[in-house]
Amino acid sequence: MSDKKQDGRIKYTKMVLRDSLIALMREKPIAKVTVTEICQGADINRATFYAHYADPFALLSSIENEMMLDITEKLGDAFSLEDTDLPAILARVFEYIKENSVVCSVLLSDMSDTGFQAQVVAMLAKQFIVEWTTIKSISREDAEYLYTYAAIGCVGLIRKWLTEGMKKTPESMAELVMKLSNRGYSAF
Amino acid sequence: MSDKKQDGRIKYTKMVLRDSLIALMREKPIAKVTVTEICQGADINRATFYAHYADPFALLSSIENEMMLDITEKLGDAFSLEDTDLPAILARVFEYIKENSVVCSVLLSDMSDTGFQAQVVAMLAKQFIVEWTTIKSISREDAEYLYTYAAIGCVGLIRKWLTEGMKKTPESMAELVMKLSNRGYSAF
DNA sequence: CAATCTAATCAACACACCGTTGATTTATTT
DNA sequence: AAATAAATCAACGGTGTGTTGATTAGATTG
Repeated sequence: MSDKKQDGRIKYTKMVLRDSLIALMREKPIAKVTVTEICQGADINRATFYAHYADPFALLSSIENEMMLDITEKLGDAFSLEDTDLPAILARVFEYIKENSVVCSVLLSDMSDTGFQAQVVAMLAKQFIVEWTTIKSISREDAEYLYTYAAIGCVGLIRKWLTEGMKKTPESMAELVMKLSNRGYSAF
Repeated sequence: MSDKKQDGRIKYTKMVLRDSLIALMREKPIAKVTVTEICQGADINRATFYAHYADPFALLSSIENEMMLDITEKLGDAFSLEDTDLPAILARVFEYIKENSVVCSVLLSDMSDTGFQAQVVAMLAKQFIVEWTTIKSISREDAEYLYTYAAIGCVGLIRKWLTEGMKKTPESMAELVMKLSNRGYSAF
């Protein structure tokens, strides 16, 4: 049981480093954030940073991966329901993002890299594939473009939603995505 | 007339710096590219670089802006046609990107920042707005999400198209975008 | 052509951040 | 209380930065 519960000191160190980086990335892009800065903000020795991460990008990656783990974990319930209800899943995703809006805003902003965005797209694409299953009249090639279009468009809406202060409810956003992906412009 | 025709030396310098950066960005993200590297690849003195650009990001920005100027210029014809034919415009955009696929691949890849992508999205969104004009039954808020979704999804398809070696023709890509944006999944 | 700009080169500078090391202090576990 | 593991600290050589002033090479004009 020695590795299951990480040393409290490690947890603390990782937490403050994480918070410090997120705070910095509200002001400047990851590319211009230095290890020195992160450590100053976290009040952590620079050598300690290197004991855990190779560089700021590695720290960012670990934040992204943690979020993805967390979100797929919390979506596990939705998945296990035999009727995989795409609108419901989307609403859950939007809810999760709203609950973690500070971090998600940063991870999906221009200050970040494309890692988190790509992961969310991949996750959503899977859901669209499940929902739409294969149709005869569509080639595999077209199908891939179809999933891609829907998933990327969806993440685009998430970004717009976040930057505008999440005025619409998660449910109405999920509904909007369903309308757009299913029927596009003709839905209006 | 002294500033209209730039000194040939300046043109040369900017060209080789540009080419060097693009070459480097096929291997590594802009964030990890150094001024020193760019200058080595271009066989240009480092001081000369700083005479023109503040840092590699500034150089990248100028490349992005040049491309956008060029593309909107060449699309000028399509715009001036009174009947703004969205499928035709899209096909022109796809054609342009194919002609400049090396640079566009880089500017739209994960190695780049989001600047070029954002500019293309903005340009396309405008076109969708022109095409769709205002409908009564849709709120201004929903309309913005609609344009955003279509434009971002479109750029997503461009990226996928590029990474897969542009097997489909520009025309068929334009058609695909029209189908997806107008009728979504139900178009298939 | 010669004189005059103007751009590019070169060497050198102080500076900041990097990534690592070895020794020390502090916290956690047994 | 002893053993283990993490964080701290100071210091290191190394690399890239951004700027400067002097020099060389190219472009432009009379």
